[in-house]
Amino acid sequence: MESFQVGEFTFPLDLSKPLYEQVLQHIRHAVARGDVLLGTKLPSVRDLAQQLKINPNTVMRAYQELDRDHLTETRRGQGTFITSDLNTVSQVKKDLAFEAVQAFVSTMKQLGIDRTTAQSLIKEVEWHE
Amino acid sequence: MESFQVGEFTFPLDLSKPLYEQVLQHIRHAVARGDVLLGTKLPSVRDLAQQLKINPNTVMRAYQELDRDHLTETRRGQGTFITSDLNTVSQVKKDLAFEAVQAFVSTMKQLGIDRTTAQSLIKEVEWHE
DNA sequence: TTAAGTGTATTAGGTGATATAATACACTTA
DNA sequence: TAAGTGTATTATATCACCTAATACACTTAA
Repeated sequence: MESFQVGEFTFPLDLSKPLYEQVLQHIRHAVARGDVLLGTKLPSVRDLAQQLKINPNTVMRAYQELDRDHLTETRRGQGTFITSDLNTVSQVKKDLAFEAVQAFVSTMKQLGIDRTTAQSLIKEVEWHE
Repeated sequence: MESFQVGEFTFPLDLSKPLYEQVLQHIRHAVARGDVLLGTKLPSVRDLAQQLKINPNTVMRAYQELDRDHLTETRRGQGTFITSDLNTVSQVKKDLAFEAVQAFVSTMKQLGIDRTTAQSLIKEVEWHE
């Protein structure tokens, strides 16, 4: 699991998942968490690709998906910027959280574990933030 | 999402994930949930393949992985049987649950959501069992 | 006007996971 | 012996992902 420091971002990349998805998810989560100032300019496609030692097309794919979610805004010739709309950010955060909860609950049900037990399982986990 | 009824099992299969993984997971969860009698004989490789309209090799791959987890026991010339060891079953169930909890907590942390909030999100979800 | 830095598009190729197909072999049971 | 099991092998096809190389369009600042 190689890790890359790029500006304020730390990208842990491995081969267990698609690279574009990891880049995408890392930026998305950083924004949702509020770790990035709204309006911030992301590294250029070529720049990030070079630093992560991956292909520019792969970075572009991640950026385009961020754009589709309106989490970023791309200005041709200028770069790709984090949205300045706080509502969008908090909505995305809600969506991601909801998605995760759904997946978790679904698995618990498949295993025949009830809500109360699931809750207590979570209590047993260390939760350093 | 096509669904196949095979004996006591209902297999919902789609193309979003590998077929062998879906077969594997479905049986694993059914056993963990206690839906299947211990010692039960699974459908033969050829039989299940035909009913699910997939290749025998794909079914075999699923069965072999179940064997590796000791959730099933294969007797050459006889078939593949659910283990009769209750301890193994409950251990697998614990492992799967733990895995799911870890994934959930990890995502929540990545999103900057604290334990209390996460717990309350789960409370908001319908939980028919 | 020009040069450098941006995103974007296109075409080509490589790799690995997944699934299929066809066939053969080995074991168990009736 | 025959039918039903798991197992192994080889070949083929497809798809997602990634890379490579190149060209184009736009923006900004020198």
